[in-house]
Amino acid sequence: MEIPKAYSPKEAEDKILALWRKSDFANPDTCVKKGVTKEDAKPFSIVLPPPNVTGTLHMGHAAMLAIEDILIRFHRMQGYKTLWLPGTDHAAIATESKVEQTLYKTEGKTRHDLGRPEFLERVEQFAKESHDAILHQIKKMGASLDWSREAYTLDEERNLSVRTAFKRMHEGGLIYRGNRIVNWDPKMQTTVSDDEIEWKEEKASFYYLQYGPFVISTARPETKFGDKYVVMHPKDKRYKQYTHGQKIELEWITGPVTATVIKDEAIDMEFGTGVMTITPWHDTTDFEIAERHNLDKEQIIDLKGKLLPIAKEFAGMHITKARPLIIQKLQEKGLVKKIDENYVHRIATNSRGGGIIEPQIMRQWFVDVNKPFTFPHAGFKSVKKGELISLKDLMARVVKKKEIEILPKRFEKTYFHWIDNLRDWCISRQIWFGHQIPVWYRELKTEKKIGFHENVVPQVFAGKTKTYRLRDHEFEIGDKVLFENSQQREIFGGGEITNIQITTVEKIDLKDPLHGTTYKRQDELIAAFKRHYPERKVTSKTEVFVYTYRLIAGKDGQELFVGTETPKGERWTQDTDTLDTWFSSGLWTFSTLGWPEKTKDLKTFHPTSVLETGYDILFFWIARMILMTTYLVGQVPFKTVYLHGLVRDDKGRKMSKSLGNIIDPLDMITKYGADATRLSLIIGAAPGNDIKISEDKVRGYRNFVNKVWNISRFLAMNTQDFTSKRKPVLSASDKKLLNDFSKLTKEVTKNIGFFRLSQAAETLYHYTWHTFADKIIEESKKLLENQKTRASRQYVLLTIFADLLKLLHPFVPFVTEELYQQLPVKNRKESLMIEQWPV
RNA sequence: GGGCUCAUAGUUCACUGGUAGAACGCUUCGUUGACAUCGAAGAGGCAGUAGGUUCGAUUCCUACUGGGCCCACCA
Repeated sequence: MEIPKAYSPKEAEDKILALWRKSDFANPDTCVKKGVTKEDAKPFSIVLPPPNVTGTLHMGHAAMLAIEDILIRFHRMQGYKTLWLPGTDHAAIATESKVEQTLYKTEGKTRHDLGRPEFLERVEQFAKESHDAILHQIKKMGASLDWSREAYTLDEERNLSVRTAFKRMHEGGLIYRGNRIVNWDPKMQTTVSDDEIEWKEEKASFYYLQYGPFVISTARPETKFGDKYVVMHPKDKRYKQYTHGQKIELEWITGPVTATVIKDEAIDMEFGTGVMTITPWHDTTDFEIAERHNLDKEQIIDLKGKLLPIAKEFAGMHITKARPLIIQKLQEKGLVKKIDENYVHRIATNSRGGGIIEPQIMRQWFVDVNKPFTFPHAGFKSVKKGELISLKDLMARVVKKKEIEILPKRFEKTYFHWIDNLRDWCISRQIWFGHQIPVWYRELKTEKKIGFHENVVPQVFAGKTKTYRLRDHEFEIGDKVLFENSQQREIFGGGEITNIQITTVEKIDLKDPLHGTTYKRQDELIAAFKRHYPERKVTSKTEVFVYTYRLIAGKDGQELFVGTETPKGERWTQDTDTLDTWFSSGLWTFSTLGWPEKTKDLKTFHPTSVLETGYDILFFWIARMILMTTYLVGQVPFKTVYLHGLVRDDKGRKMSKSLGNIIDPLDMITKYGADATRLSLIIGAAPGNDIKISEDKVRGYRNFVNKVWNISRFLAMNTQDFTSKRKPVLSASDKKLLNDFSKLTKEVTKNIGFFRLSQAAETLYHYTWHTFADKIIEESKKLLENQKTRASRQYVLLTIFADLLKLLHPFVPFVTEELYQQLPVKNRKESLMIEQWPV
């Protein structure tokens, strides 16, 4: 048979893809069934970071697919029970935003014009088409994923996982509904998480305003209407004549106000005049100051960005329009002291295609990351069952104790730093596309009390009187106490508690939630308590009470139900909000394996072996997976995190439409083949470092692939007469070649094992081209002419090449498979991908 | 403001406590039977600057300079 002079990836790749699809060795069950993998083989599993259904495959995806496929093929060939599980992400806010934009452009309609059901239908339609396109692209890369297990964050099974997760975290008191300051996007009309905010710098005017005896400064005068607190640092000598709580009458934007002096250490004395007024409703720092001092909070701007009646004559105006008018008025009143025109203002924008963020205090659902809870799972290395720990500490601990290894190591620092700054995670969104929050409400018709939520929380009260104080509230044992929502949260760490029953320790089971131990005596409990709350003063006279609290009804006289299915009974309506897309992504390693069912897959493949992704989603995704998985499953989601860099153009710039420097992986595959595309993303890429890529680079590796092809061609032409029946007597130099190759094998194996894929690929590249082709084959030309040395040399060439194909296979699966199928080896298997890795 | 990271050949990047490596590019020559998607030979680096540790530093440490990235509530 005539072998073409050059390798043609186009023809070969489709043929090989068909072969792989048919043989189905990406499915570990098939491998076991066909005797490729032992039933009790060690598992090796990776879940594919699910690409967004909105997108098309870009070079970043291609790099991810190449890296993971190498790891997967390598382990499969080594005999592991190997699973690489594919799926896609609905990417709630990004997808919805995209569809909304298209809808507006083509039909001039908003989602509200269509209504929820019809709008969602459109989104699903779009997602479906996009999904098919991206799947096609993934397959083209040669990714040996097990498509029989494909998952989608929004399919029925994942939906159940999400609802179950929500329910369990709520039961555990780690999900609560509360009024807190959140990032509100007035354009998309939804909240946005802290991590999805993109800060942009903008030149703005900076105003110095006379506020009674003080000069305050602001870039946002439109928020200043409600300012009735003036804050300064307690140690600021310039203002020592003012005392905390002092009232000052002054003239302000729309008339006289009474200002109250507040001393707080959050103030930077160096900045401006060292005095500021606060707007707790629309600024995070201000909110926290107000919380500390129990100050009033007042909304100034509505959810559409318009001023509320508090702004008097400016009410109803959009803030951007009102700003110059407010300044004009202040100028007329002589309250503007100075305007700095060169101020650089940092504005928060919604990175998922939304508008400028306006902080608002809103009632939303949150994950409580600080509340200590009793760890419910046994068999976990770094946390004991019954141990009291917060989600935040849990996340830090599993990495600190090396249950999860992050590569490259430097990202561990970044990870810890992020955790230190972590606040409660707002998980509710007001968009429509996503998992609707599994909470149902209904009005209470009677005062019927419904048990909903029980928990046990230890609390220390000093003193012996029968009345106890909690914050500003007094109550006695057995009292039913109604708390303001924002206050009780700190004490109980979540939930919507309207009714509290206090019981002394003697009256209930003395189960110490600190350690899950039951204490018979109060002093034992106190001792345990002291260990966990060293900052609280506990003396021998302190009484420790454990009280139970029970939610009788939701706050607004509503009954509330949290569960995986619509509750029985009438008049229930489901919460209209949807969950942050990362909530479902956080479950990905186990929701894809069938959780909450106790499936065989879950048992076999979880924790997964490696999580491989770009470092840009360390916080969004990896951190959240660790949070959700440790709590819900009691396992780490993965043992190793391998982070690759971002793919950039040859000048190191991000690829973007506006720069016109996007290299489409599919184009590269069409032009140079998938193998070359893969290699170009592997070689020269150190873990965690950005990868620069250019068409030239891909072209270079196409040449390499062709080189491999021609080596095989040479062998085919020169070994036709070789009979593999008997091993010939080998010359010393031939033995040495085999020995050298064995060293190479060890080196490559070691490097892949340590995730040094670039190193492994380079070594192979170099050996294949400059040793095997340039040296060994060149010298073989003579040896093959000599009948004395011919057989030995043929044997050596074929033996090395057969194994070389195996070593190369994870990196360049197509050409190696194609050549393997042509190779005259004995016992050829159905596919190279199930050949045994050389040792 | 805090943190991380990079600086090595024209370019992109590795390895390494012992007087520097690869790929691409470049130069010259060669090659019509494995491959021009090729081969051989070659040019090209005071390893950002200044110190320190060391018998010895490109490698370890410190400072500086200049890039890049991430985080942060300076109103």
